[in-house]
Amino acid sequence: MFTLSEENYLKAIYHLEAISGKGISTNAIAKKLETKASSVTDMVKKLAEKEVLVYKKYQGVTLTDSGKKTATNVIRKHRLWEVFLVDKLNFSWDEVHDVAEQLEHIKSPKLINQLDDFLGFPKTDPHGDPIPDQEGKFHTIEKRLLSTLKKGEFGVCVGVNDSSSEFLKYLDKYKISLGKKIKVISVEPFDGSFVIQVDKKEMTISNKISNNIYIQS
Amino acid sequence: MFTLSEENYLKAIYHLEAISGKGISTNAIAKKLETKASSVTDMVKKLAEKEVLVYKKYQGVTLTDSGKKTATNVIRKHRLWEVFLVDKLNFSWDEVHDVAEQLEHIKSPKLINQLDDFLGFPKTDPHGDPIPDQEGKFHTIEKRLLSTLKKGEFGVCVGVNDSSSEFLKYLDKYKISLGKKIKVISVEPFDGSFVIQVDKKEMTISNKISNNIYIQS
DNA sequence: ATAAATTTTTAGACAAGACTAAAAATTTAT
DNA sequence: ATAAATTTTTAGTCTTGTCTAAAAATTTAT
Repeated sequence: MFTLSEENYLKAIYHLEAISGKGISTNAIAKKLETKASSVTDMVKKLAEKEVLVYKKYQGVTLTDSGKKTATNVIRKHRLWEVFLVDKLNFSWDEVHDVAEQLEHIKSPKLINQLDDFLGFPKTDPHGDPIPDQEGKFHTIEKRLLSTLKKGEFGVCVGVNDSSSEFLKYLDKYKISLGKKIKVISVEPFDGSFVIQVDKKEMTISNKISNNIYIQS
Repeated sequence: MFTLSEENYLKAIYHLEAISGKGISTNAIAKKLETKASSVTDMVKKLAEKEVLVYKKYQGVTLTDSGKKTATNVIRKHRLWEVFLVDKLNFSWDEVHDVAEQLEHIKSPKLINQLDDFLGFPKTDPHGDPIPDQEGKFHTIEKRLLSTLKKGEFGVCVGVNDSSSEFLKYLDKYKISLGKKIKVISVEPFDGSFVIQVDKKEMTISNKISNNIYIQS
């Protein structure tokens, strides 16, 4: 069994591996967890003892299969709780993160499976991120960034890349939410901004915004 | 804000005060929390600093209003989660305690109020214990042992402490069942036995019996 | 290739919360 | 009232997870 801290380390390393692929540096982990590299070294040694990751001095860490399974299990819990908060308790999608961050550490296999059932076995969380199954397998979705669309193409919003509350509030303000159909009217070559159509209304979004919205065609 | 440990101490002391009334000894707390009296002394000093309880060496502790409020808030959360587990996730009433013990420490005022709403503002948990409001007020009277009643007082039988078949047969024999009104006619100081009135008939019960019947006034 | 800058690890310390063993205070028994 | 038993506190230690400061290894720049 893992402590709250250990679970957070495993989750952070899992997310970092998903991006960079290579061995994850103690510094990268420290930044992600807002702690110090020296603390990371200590924890990483402990986790290596437990065989959830491989650690070689000065060369970063890599999760073992056992470590990945533990990490995806925490992610599964986090995302299921997010669905619960939004679907059942009327939280908005920018309010759920901190609470889910606590709930993901509750230990009870029965609880999480019953919750999954109660929620109707959702495939994605309120941000469009996929929910892994008990084995840690992701039902992969071919989502793309809105910015990859060309003039005249369209897609359905299925998630976001940045889940900061500022960004989510921006989306709320402009009524862009999961399931909304987004059509690209034109792309400005100079700054990469997009003119898009949502709910029959046209609006302009910056390149940065288009790089943080996932769509599926 | 309180740590998980601090919350557990406050909750334990609250429950002990509800029974004994007087200042609670470190030993009693230690037994309840399955820890050592020396650990309790340490924690109690810390909690006294935070002004949630009053502590005088060798004389036990008493919760302040602030301490009581914190304790009842944890109890509120515990009982609401129990209702959730039984009503929504199909747990049976004897499976919920350990999970609720974890969930009660989740910090989010919004979460607990939305949950209360979602559950339809239940008044009691699956064991029949009352759920306090945000202010820590109990709207129903908490169940007490019959032995806590004084001469002339009365209550309605709402449960048992011992559910052995011997005890339940005893109750059957003397026609004491859930919902029966029990009035205390007198208490014998020598052995703590009670003369009670049930269905207009008087009878004598031992102290042991009176310690295993729950009543509510 | 060597110096400078950066990253990572080690060493030592600290806070929270618990424990053991022993001392001090209190209660019970003779 | 004094001794014995019990309860409570103190003192010192341990573990977990963190930190700072300094040393060691690695990478970058001249």
